[in-house]
Order: sequence, then C-alpha cells, then structure tokens
Amino acid sequence: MKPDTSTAVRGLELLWGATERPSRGPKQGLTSDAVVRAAIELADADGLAALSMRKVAERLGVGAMTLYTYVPAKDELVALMVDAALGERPVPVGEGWRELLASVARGLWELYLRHPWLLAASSERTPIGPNALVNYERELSTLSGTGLDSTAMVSVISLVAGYVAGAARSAVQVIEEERRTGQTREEWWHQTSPVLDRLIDYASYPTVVSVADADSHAHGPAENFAFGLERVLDGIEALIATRR
Amino acid sequence: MKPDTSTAVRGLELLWGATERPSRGPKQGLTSDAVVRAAIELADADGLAALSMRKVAERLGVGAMTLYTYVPAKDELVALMVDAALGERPVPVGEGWRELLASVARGLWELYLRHPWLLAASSERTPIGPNALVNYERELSTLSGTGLDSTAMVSVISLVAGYVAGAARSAVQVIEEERRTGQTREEWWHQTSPVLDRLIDYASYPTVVSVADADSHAHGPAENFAFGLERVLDGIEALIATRR
DNA sequence: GCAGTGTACCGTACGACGTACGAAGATCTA
DNA sequence: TAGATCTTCGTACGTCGTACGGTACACTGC
Repeated sequence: MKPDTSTAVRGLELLWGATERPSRGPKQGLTSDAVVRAAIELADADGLAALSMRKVAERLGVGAMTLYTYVPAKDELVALMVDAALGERPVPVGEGWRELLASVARGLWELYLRHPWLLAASSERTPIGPNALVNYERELSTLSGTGLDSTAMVSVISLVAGYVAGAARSAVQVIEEERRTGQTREEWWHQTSPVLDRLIDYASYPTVVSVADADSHAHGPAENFAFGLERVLDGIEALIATRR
Repeated sequence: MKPDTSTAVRGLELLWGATERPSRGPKQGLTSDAVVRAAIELADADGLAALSMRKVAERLGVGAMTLYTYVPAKDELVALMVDAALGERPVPVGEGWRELLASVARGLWELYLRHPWLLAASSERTPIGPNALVNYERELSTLSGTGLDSTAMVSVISLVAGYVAGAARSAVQVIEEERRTGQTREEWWHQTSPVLDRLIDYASYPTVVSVADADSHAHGPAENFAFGLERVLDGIEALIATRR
C-alpha cells in the first residue's frame, strides 16, 4: 500500500538537483534532463495518457529499462516534467496587485495551452520542486501590502490558480477532442446532431436552447478566460476593499 | 485515429435510454444500470485510475467480456457513470440569482466530494447525457432576469463550474494522497521534512515561509471553498450591477 | 596492478490492462 | 423446426510499468 519511500526520496533529490554523478561504473550516455525533455516533447505531441517509458526510450534511442537509471519511476518522471514546465512561467509584471495577479493568471493560462498535459498531471499530487516553489513565492508576493492576512492570501492564490486551471481545462478539452477524433467541433456536430435530435427532446431545455441559438456570438476560449478572470479579480478587489 | 462511431452512437443511445431489450437470444443476467452502479462503487472506493473492466466483472460475478454486451467500451462506461452521478445533484434552492448560484455551487462541490473520481472523468470530454443537460438547464436558469446576455450567462456558469472543480480538486488531492500513501499530511510532513530541509534553502522564499508559519490558522477545504465562492459571486455581482 | 565494488545498459519475463474473436449454448421468429 | 439472433466468456493479442539478473564498464583501495 505504501509507495516505496526510497523512490520518493530519490525523486525529491532529482527535483532539487541534489544528485551527483556516480564515481564508478560506465559513463552515462544520457542525463535526467534529457529524459525529461524527451518526455515533455512526447506529452506535448500526444498527451500524458499516451506517454510511456517505452516511447520515451525509443525517442532517445535506448532501451526502456535504461530510463530507470535516470529516474526512479514513471510517476517521478512526471513530477520532473511538471517542474520543468513550470520553469517556463514568466515573472509577473504590472503596477499594483491587480495587474500583477492578472499577469500571474495569464502566464499560467498560456503555460497550460502550451503544455495541456500539465492539467492531467496537476490532477495528481506531485511533490513540489524548485520552479513550483519560486512561482508560489512570486504569486504570494503579488498580494503584499493588500492588507490580507496569510490565510486570505493563500486562499486568493488558490482561487486564481483553480480558476485558471478550470478555464484552461475547458479550452483544452475542445482542442484534445479535435485531435483525438480528427474532427472539428462543427464536423462532430454535423455528424452527431441527427442522432441527438432523435434522442433528446429539446423542448424540455428552453434556456439551454435559447443560449445555444445565440451561440454564434459565443466567446472563444481566450475571451472566456479573460471574462472570468475579470470577475474573479473584481471579487478579490471587493475583498481587499474591506481590509483597507 | 478516428474512434469507432458505432461505439459512440451506441454510447449515446445508452446514455439517453434509447436502447431496447433484444427480442431474441438468452435473457440478460444484468442491466447496464447494474454495471454502472458497480463501476461507481469501485471508483468511489479506489479511484478512477484503479477501475478496470475485470474488477467490475468480478464484483458482478461475471466474466470480463460479459460487460461488453452491456456497454460498448470502457470510455462509454465512464460516460454513463458521470451522468448517473450527476443525477444526484439537488435542485438549486434560494431567493435570487446569488443564493441560487451558491446553491448550484454547493451541490456540485458536495457531489465531487462524494465521488472524487468525477474530477478525473471530467477531464475527459464525455458526451452529454440527460442528467448533465437538466443540470445545465437549471444552472442557466439561475441567471434568468439578471440582464446578462446569453454569452455572459454561459461564461458565468462556466466560471462557477470551473471554480468549484478547481476547489474540489485541491480538497480531493489531499484526501487521495492520504488514501494512497496511508499517511496523514502530518505524518508525511514528519517523514519528509528532514529531506526537504536538506534540499531547500527556505531563506530564498520569505513570503512562502511567512505564510507557512501562519499555517496553523489555515482554512480547511470547506472554508476555502466558501471563501473563494464568495469572491466569485462578488465578482459576478459587480458584473450584473453594470447590466441593470 | 589487481580484486573487489558499484554502476550503466538492457533483454526477458511477469502481472495488469482493454478488447478482438469465436465457440457454445439459449431463445425467438418465420 | 431450421435458421437467425443474442448472451456468456475463454483465449489471445498488443500495450503498459517495472522486477530481475547477466554483461560490460569504470573506479577505489590495498
């Protein structure tokens, strides 16, 4: 039941760069970084579910079991991938908490769009690595001087991060579905609507129908994200106003 | 590359209750509903990742391949599970859009806590079933009379749903980690902090450390959820105020 | 300089997974 | 009643993560 703790410890040491090259044995032909990079490229191309140790090995031109001399297990590889991707986040820029927090949110949103597999990986509890921690430091620092106490600061950052992940999920689901099926949303609808027309009594859902009829004016993913972010920031602003 | 469309169509027909008992052949020993219920019980107990057709079959006392006479494939089984679980959501109650929307959010939050596997399943694009559609109708209806146009209504519901899912994910991650490792968070920290102390220079993260030192006052998951929901609702309220 | 030790590489094999396929038996229809 | 249809499920296949151990490489300490 309990995972092997030596695997977890070794994973943490890898994350934090605390491993050293062995002094004996054959020279290594790869590095952990190279393994992580290859895995990220594969996940970017095919998603996390399609990532396998055999595929990473093939991409690097080695045998699958070779990878285990660089990372202790697949879970640890994913944790390393997550932290490596988080290293791509820009430093937040702007004047005042609102602009800074918006910058945080946009950086995270863009990261998710670049690496959609992060959303699947983030569903698992991964150990915190150096990039994740420096990001967290930057995020919390956007709220310095707002009058919020520690608990509220943590909760606000959690709210924003949760919101961004949710919005990114919605956006990514559409993209992934199209990739998986090879059909655009319009093609899917064209194929499926006759079936749904047969199955669903649309008269039972008047508000849904009314909204769907207006769907030609719908926001794209980026607009949806921006809309929701403004709402979230408005809500936080109302909170901060009560603390000053 | 393209999934088998007959599987998808059959899945939709199952979702919407449009399948009929065959008139020939042996009497069925099970029903699709029974298969879905068994799968939900297993997912509730062990999570979605641990759900397999073999385990469902074992639970029902049949061979694994028997299940395929009831559901076309595992993906379709998961879609049926999702819609069945969504059938547990209560009708929103309250006076005015804010109370109604808060009720929507709480119902969804409680559902995720009862069936944490929903979060993993919701990451995949599942076809929409009758319970999902009636829920969507109810959600949209909470915003009737607010002056929001269709696009804004859709975006607001998406915001709230995305927020709830994000908050639930955070809460569930802690629970799942404890179940997976058999360790409470305190036990994990007790075991791991010596390793982290060795690896991490905490002085580089002053805001994180300051916040972590105050962590004894931290919110639990339910308080975190309620806090964030108020912020989200405040933000929506600011929006609605501009439309009236 | 060499024996002993530690490590890289990786083939093989195992258990687990989803599900294609087809044999055997049950039940209905014309 | 023969033929068609359907249920059940064993077998097998390809894929997955990784345990295990054999072979070769490279360092350490005597």
